Amino acid sequence: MAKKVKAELDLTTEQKIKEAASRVFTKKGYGNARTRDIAEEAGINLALLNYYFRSKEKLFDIIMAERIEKLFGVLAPLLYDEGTTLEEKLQNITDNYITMLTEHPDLPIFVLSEIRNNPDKLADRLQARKHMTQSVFVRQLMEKRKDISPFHFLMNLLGMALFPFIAKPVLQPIIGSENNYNAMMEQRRVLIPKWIKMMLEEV
Amino acid sequence: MAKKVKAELDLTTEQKIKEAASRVFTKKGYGNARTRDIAEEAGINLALLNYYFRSKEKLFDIIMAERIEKLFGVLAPLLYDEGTTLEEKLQNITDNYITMLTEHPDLPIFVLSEIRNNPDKLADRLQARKHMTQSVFVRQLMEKRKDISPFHFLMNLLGMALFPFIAKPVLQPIIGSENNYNAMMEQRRVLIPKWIKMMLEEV
DNA sequence: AAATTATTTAATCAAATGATTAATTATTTT
DNA sequence: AAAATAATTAATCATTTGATTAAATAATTT
Repeated sequence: MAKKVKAELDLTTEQKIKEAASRVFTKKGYGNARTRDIAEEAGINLALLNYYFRSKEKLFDIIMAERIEKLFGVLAPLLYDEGTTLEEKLQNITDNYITMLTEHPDLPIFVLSEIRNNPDKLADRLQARKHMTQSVFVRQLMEKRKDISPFHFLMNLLGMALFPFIAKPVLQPIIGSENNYNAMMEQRRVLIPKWIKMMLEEV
Repeated sequence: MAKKVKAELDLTTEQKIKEAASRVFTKKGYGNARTRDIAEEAGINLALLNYYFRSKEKLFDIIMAERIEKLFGVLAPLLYDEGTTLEEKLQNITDNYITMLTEHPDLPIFVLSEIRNNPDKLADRLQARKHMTQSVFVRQLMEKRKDISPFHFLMNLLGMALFPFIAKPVLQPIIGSENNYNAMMEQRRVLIPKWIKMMLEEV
């Protein structure tokens, strides 16, 4: 294997293809993405894509694994932290989730629509079962509020954080500039943990 | 135009194609749907699809308009009802939204991912601007809680109602049977309006 | 430097796919 | 019933698209 000696800043061909594939797949989805789009985006010959990754599907599988890791990788450790209180976790999870979504706003719709196309293949990868049944966070939720399933609060937290991002193409033009929208997300960083705390109090 | 005289229960060919197209497009998305899939699903010859609708894209546009109407048609009138209080609206909106989503669980991801593929063409259709700026509901939210943008509460309501449905492929296997999942949604019908009410109270 | 191996390209293939055509059957109008 | 119009079908076309091939170039090893 003859690894090219490239200038530090240059990416290897393999990396260029992966990054182009990540952009194109995320933006258009598997079915709407053309291998020619990816090759052009990467600035390489189409045949190279197959030379390095054998097929569109194999390339996609690699990209998808990385994107899912991006979507949940930051979150998972927070859920299992024994050293933080429930309140701290609410703040940390909200914070990290909104940060990640701000950096990768098109990730949720991409992952969700690919799961729709291939539930069996992808749904497992998220390890949602483990997080739901074994995480410290869920345990703490149950201790705090015994009469309501912790799933509800988890859904609320994720739903409130996620919604503005998946609805962004619809809402952004109404709310105004990109900056305006981001300002609203900054408010939600503070508000969402407060709201969840309110829900957790007995009535 | 010679409309066929069919038995009452039979659908016209045009209707059969539309219903098949609705199923196939919603399940797979525009890019992954094949006109042959639609023809087979409708039990008709492929050429008939073009005979009635000229092209895949024109057929899609018709289906999409109907699906968007389904997604927001029930909601819009509730937002403008002068005869209900804010509390009643919270209950009505949640109730109707969850009912609609239960009947059409794959609708949100379909609409959102098509908007991603074609924001300019689709985002306007939802008339979100009008609902956000002129609805009685938003006005009532502003009167109740002057220090927080009504957008936040709208996002929270929709996010909390929507999330369980878009995450269903991931969460359903964990929570258990379809019945279990539906039971949880029934709980949320009652809980979500309560939670929003709590958020609306001054701290 | 020669030989070997790795990388890259242009050209091409084969299958999939949206769309059309020309002929056939069914329905409606005259 | 004959003529005209509408609906339906099988066959086919033209493009698109994922993938391959054979040849050329670049890098590495001997």
